[in-house]
Amino acid sequence: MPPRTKFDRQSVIEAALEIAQREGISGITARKVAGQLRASVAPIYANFENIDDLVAAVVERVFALSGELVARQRGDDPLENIGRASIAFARGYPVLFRDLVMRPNAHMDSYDALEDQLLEMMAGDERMQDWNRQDRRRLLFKLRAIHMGLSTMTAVGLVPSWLDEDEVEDILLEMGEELMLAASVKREERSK
Amino acid sequence: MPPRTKFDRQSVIEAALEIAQREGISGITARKVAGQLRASVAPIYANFENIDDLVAAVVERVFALSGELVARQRGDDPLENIGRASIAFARGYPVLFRDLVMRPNAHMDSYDALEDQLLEMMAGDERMQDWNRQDRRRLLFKLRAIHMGLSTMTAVGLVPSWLDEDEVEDILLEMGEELMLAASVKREERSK
DNA sequence: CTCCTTAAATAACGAGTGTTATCTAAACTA
DNA sequence: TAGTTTAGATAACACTCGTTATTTAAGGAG
Repeated sequence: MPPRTKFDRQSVIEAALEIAQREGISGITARKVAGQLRASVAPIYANFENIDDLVAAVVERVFALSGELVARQRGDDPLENIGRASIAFARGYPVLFRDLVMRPNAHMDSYDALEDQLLEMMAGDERMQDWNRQDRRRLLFKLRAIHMGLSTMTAVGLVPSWLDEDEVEDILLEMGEELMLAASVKREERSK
Repeated sequence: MPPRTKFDRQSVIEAALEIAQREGISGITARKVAGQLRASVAPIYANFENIDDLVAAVVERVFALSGELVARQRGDDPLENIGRASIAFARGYPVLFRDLVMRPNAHMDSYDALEDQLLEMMAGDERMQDWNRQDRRRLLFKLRAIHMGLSTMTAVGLVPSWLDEDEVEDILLEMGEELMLAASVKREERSK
């Protein structure tokens, strides 16, 4: 029988994730992961085909973390939950946020399906009863831009010192409501 | 006398910039720059102390390009000009935008001085006559978040196909105006 | 106790990195 | 024309990278 296994797939992923959080995805190298594990590179190649394979597993893990952050939100509004989770992710994993969110990647394609769901949901909102689909889509894009902007500024450290961490999320909601308010005012103007 | 100089400081910077536009700042290597120049690595080390020195010069050049983009805007409103230039930069140099803007860097510190100027300018706006400095600062932050969000989405390729390039800039202005509108409506409500 | 299996360690490979000592030859002066 | 200066080319160095052939030794089976 062989000696007992000390390093399984999961422990290698965790070690690589540690490095990715500090140095970014491209900071993952066989020797650095081995060092983090306090082992040689052997356990890495025992559990993964090659380094790209490990990196893919780490990326998958990160998106799972991000998904957990969304699921953990307890608000009624899915849009609000996504926005809050996004900012929380940017705050907790700024390096990974830059590496994965601010970069064209396959996971973003799945947004198209999500967009349809969100548009359906918006159609049910009483404040948007008489809006057409194009109006809702345009608002959704604006909301997305806001949440991307606040998340990015959070990840990059551009949130000014006079703003508390939690206040950033307040501003996210505040801006969303202000856009809704402006839209309804404009509608009234137009129907006059 | 020596043979005539074929590669000056500027030509090396331009070659490195070409590579940075395609592969990002970290794509700049001595041999790749030499290949772009159709030369050896010698001219690089004749003009620069080391590679970091060259990279610093390239970064400086990129921020100069970004500054030119702002200066080229012909609108009355400085905020609008900055926003439009930022989106134009994100569209023209998406890789560099990710490498330099979406990353903590020294150039961002100079924003503090700019912020003061912008707040002064906003104080002159008739629509904000009765606002206090904190109100203006909060609005400025929101406008900045919007412009960061739209620029980021542009650089990352998250602008949906139903939105024209120019329309992104339209939305930038539209959102700014909607925030102003909402703010004035809220003020009226409060003073009632 | 001996032997077998195999997880982990080691060390080497080729490729790519920054950097530099050395060489080549261009383009002037005398 | 011969000599001098020096820009640019070349090739080597030490390093890191991914990857793998080989070795070591743990931990049970007989």
